[in-house]
Amino acid sequence: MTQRPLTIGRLAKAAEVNVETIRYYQRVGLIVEPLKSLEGFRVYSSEVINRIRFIKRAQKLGFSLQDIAHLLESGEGHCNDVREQAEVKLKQIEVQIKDLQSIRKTLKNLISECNTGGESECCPIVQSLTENSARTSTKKGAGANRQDFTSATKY
Amino acid sequence: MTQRPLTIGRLAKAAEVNVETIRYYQRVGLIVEPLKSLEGFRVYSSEVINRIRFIKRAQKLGFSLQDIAHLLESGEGHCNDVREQAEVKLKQIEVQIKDLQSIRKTLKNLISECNTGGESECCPIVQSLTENSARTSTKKGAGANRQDFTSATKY
DNA sequence: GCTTGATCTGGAGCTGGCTCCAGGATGCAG
DNA sequence: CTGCATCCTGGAGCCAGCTCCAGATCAAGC
Repeated sequence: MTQRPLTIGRLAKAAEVNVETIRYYQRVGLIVEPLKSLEGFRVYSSEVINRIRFIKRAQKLGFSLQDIAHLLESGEGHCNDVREQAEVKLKQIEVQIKDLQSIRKTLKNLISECNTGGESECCPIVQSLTENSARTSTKKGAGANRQDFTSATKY
Repeated sequence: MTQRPLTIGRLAKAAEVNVETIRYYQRVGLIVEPLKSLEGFRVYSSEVINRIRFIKRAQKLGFSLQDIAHLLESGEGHCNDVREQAEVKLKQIEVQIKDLQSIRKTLKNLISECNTGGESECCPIVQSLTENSARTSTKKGAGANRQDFTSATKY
């Protein structure tokens, strides 16, 4: 059976991405542009399928396309480089988790205040957001996570 | 002491944001454009300072500007609406935390495989990202196949 | 009076990761 | 042969949330 040439459309289907995504990856250098057929169509090696899948999986782990470009470079070099990048990413993820946990705590406190606040016309959430010093809780020990909390935001 | 009019620059300082941010908030309707002085300068009410701080604090809790527009509307209405929005956001945050925790787990496993993998030329992280079925955790099978490795990194 | 700095309008540019479009050439099925 | 799908190039648009710019006007300090 003669295989049909792996054109961009078929590649896209095989790798489960949009054709435009492939073109985009070419533009930014994540995929090398292949030779063209006589008719001017790009014909891909089937290994590109794996490369695209690699990219997509790495994205799911929180790597940016730039990160991934480095990963792919390192992949040709030594394991240590890759592991190092993974460790950096792991640390970033852990910071994100902490920030979000702190946000969650604040939101929970605000919501519970709201529930217990009776029928006051003055919403404790709105109040808290308006006040000069943001409180994270009315229960004691609220100040502890204030720093993590601010680190969640980029001005 | 006669107060100088609260122009956009002084407002920006007071609220600790960029002048352009205020203009932007006006453009998208988060801040109502105030009347202008005879010279054509906008003069703000000091309450706008609180409004901007509100916005900034809500952003730190993960609300988008659109969310915040709703919050500000609701704030003028009833507490229940605000609490509901906070609860929705809380759920979103919790999903994000779970996702990140799962990513963290995967990364940790990959890194530890890498550490125990000895001096294999074949990086288990790269392999794992290349394989057809993404594994999220496993200790065995970190050895095999050089083909996947090259197929992701070559093209 | 001159200089510096703040303000105005409006529009463009930035980041990341796509996604879409126009207009033309080609491949394939009926 | 016709018609539609697919391909090409190149450039624009989209999201959010700003940020910056040009060129004009105006205010405040020395």
